[in-house]
Amino acid sequence: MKKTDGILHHKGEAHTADPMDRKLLGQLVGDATLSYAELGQRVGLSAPAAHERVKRLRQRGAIKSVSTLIDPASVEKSLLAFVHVDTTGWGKTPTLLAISQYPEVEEIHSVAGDACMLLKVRTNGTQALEHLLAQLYATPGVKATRSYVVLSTYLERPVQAETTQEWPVIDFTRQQADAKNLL
Amino acid sequence: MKKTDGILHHKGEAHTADPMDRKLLGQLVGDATLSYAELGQRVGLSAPAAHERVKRLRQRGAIKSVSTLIDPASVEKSLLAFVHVDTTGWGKTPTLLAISQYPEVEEIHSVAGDACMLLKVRTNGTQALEHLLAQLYATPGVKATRSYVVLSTYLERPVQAETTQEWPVIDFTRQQADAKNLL
DNA sequence: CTTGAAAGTCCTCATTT
DNA sequence: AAATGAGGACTTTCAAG
Repeated sequence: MKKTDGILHHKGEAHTADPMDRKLLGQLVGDATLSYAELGQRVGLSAPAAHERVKRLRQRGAIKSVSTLIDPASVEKSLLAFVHVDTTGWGKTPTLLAISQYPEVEEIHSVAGDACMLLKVRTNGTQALEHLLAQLYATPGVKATRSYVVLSTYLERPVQAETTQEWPVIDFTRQQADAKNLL
Repeated sequence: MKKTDGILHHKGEAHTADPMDRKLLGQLVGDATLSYAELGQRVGLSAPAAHERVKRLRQRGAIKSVSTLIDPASVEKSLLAFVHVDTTGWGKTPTLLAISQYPEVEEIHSVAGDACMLLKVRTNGTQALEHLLAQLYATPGVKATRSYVVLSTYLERPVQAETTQEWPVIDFTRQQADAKNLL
């Protein structure tokens, strides 16, 4: 091993992708069917080089899976809802996690705020949602739920590789000046 | 054009996938890198037959895209949050939709309930979230926001092809009987 | 990391049931 | 609508610079 050739010299810390890796990930998130030839061309790399980097990204776990994104309507899941779940005690309840068995449940998070758990569920109509809620209420420790039914979705996409680098710098000095002027 | 080769002969109605299509979609959601040979084998079809059906699923729009799912940590998006946005008037505000420009914003829905809009955002830390919220507040018509910061994620997956067929039948008769016994 | 080439696999077509 | 079999295109992957 002559040079530092870049695999886990950083003692177990979570690897963050370098700029070239991000370009690769960005392309692959947009279209995972790209050949390594075209992928490499888009980011300015040869096919073997692109392949090598992608292979490493897979090994590191940066690439979790390659999935087909389907239209919910085609599988009769017209109703999308976010469900806030209040639990007694601490929501570590493994019983609650059992609802991940239902393919209608897409996300389960524990959140800070006035809800303990947050679920994203997609069902075939309101009746199926009701049954899901019934399951929740039947779960020990579930105190209450609040459902937010989605009327229309304007954007829904997987985790993007891009990051906003330069957030607008808020000029507090100026704002304070403005505030003084308002007094 | 000899035969009906399958583009929109069904007058615009929303196609729902038949059982075989659902099996195909189920496999492809789990792993989009399957060859048609293996895909067909898993669902009990030959490779060309599988290909034919998948091609039709693409044409119908049942398959929206094939995407690489990446680990948020690898691209420095450690913070996940759901943001409820209250808007004055009706939240049709195209101005609000402009925030879809930020790759940190993954979902935008209009919802029923006490929030008008619901956002799913994934940022690099709290400061980036703050900047995003600042953008929201700078948007005309945005009255208030409530953020639910995710502490840990137990489940997060794309739209599943499977549907729970037989929801537990709630025996209200029995429950009413039980209720009477409790009186 | 790039170029070039070989090996392997997959897609796709036509034919048949 | 689906299965079989063969042709051809493509990709992956190795080697060398």
